[in-house]
Amino acid sequence: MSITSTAPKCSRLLRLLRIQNPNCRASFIHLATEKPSAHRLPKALPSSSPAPPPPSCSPFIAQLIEVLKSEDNGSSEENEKLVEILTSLGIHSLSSDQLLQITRRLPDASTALNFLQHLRSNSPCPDDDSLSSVFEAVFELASREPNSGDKLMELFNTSKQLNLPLTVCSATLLIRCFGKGKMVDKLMLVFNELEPRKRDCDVRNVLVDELLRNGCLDDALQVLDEMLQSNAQFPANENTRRIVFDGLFKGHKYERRMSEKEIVELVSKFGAHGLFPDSIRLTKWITKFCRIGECDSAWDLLHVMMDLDGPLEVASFNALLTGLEKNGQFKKMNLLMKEMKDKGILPNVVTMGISINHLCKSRRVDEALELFEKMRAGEVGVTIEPDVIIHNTLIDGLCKVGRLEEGLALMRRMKSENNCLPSTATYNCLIDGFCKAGELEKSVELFHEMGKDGVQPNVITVNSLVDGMCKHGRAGSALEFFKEMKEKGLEGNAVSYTALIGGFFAVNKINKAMELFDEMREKFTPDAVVYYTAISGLTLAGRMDDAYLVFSEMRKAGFQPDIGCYNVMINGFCKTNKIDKAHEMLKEMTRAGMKPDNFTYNTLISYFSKNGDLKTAHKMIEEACNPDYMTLEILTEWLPGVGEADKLRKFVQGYKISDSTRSCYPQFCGQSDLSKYR
DNA sequence: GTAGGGTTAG
Repeated sequence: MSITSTAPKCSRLLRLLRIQNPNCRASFIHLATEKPSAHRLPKALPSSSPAPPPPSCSPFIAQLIEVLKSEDNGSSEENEKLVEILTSLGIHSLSSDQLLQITRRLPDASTALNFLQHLRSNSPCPDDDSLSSVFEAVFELASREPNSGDKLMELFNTSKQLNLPLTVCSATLLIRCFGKGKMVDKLMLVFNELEPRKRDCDVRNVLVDELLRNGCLDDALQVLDEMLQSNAQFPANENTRRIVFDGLFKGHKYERRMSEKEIVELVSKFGAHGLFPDSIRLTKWITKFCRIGECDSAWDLLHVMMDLDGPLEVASFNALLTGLEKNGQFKKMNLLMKEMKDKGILPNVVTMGISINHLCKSRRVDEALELFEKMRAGEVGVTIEPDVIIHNTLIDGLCKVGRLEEGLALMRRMKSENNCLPSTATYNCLIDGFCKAGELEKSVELFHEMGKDGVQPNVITVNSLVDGMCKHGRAGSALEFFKEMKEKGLEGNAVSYTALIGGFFAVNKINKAMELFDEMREKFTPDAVVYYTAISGLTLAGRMDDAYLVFSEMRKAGFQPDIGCYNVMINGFCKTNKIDKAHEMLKEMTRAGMKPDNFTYNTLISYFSKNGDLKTAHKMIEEACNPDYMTLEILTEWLPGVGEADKLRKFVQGYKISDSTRSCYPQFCGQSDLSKYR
């Protein structure tokens, strides 16, 4: 697009003069009285949209368009004539806003640019402000044309060459368009080109918005930093708040991750200007922070809000309480509860749910029950009716500590009070509780009761019952029940199969277990637990070749065996005197970055001791740094020569296997008999 | 599209 010397061909000028009539002036007045926008918004449109037809043209505009459109390289004489006409029309006395309005009505950017050229190449030339306004309309028109990005860039350079300062609207439009067109490196360029006094809040907001959308976090933060200073000339406003807090949560892909600390810092700076994230945004942040283990930042965030008296609702506190509970920060939970109270924020049913759940999971069921009664009686600052979740939490808590009858009674109370009926989960808690206690009949009874109540069982109901039967030696009944449910349309899942497979292994029906394992593989993608169940079942049955096959398959399926799995294999190979294979496993697990633990060493120590290879056994003992109860028992049993047996026994009495060790090898730990090692 | 407890199974 050239701006040089395109003087109009004036073949039609005479016609223009001829058709000119006094109404033209009136049209001008009409134009000029169009509502002058105190705050004009650029009307950038996607370049794909067709140029809108010019608004109902006044005769003057129609004529102007005609002249400008029909031009090509004409003589300067013709040009002068046009200028003469423009002058006679009073165009040089128009305000910049009026010029803008006129230019907007031209059909395209190129025509408008020619208009601009005419205006500036003749005297008297409108002042820079007026020309800038005309250029603003040129930008607007270009933004609606195809390939607007490149065109705008070209026009931007042109305006620089002409030394025409950008208007705020031009800059805003350019920033928007370059942002949409992903011309990231142009955003700051435009902003910096704008005179400092014109870099107002609105243009900054658009800039920040586009920078964030385009991932330029650091540039955005730098612009924001200026707006958030206490003496900022153009301080952040409500729009800035919305753009930034929405933008940051949408998770545009930034050039780098914004740390939680930075977010807290930003919220704090906004807060100093009385601008805060809304309660929902805040709560989402707190939840997110807690989920990624950034509880401390979540805490800081909420406290920044509290310190600056930002708007706060109970949900944000609930989110943080949940995070603290999951991270075991119970003291902070209490502190936060107290702060809530001081701030006058009342707990709701969710807050109570968190507290009751916490107490139940800590097995402090009596305190949970006490709180339950308190909330109903309005002794927590407000009366709160417990909902089904709170009931379920309590019932589960009671069942988990073996207070099955009390759990059952609470369920009966729900039914009789009739305002909060038992759900599937309610029955599931009870059924699982009775199953684990071996009261299978009671569980089945409850299962029928839920049917009568019209409460639908789900896969968890089925799995609790199947698992209960399997764990109590009734794998056959479990399978029957499982099939029956399937016929009724309640399909099991991999968990059901895991229970059944384990159940059949436990009653030594190895083939049936493996048959189910194969059946399961056809329907579901096996997970690590079901592989582990099959591996340990086959190992206990002494079928190490099969166990190794499943072990290999598990690895092929992409599961990295954990140390427990390796230990089972090593143990199985030792038991079947395949020490080479055991060594192979040991090497492999070390290669995979796992250190042999007590269980591994105990297995090996036991093997070598039993086989009279005391030298290797010694080596193992030295390598194992933390002898535990089991190590000492093995030593006592097999190596009386290592130390004095009595001394050892005394030492042993002070030992307990840690919970974590126990949970790693449920089928081997928690018992002190050595049979498993032999 | 409106957060926050959450319940239960290997």
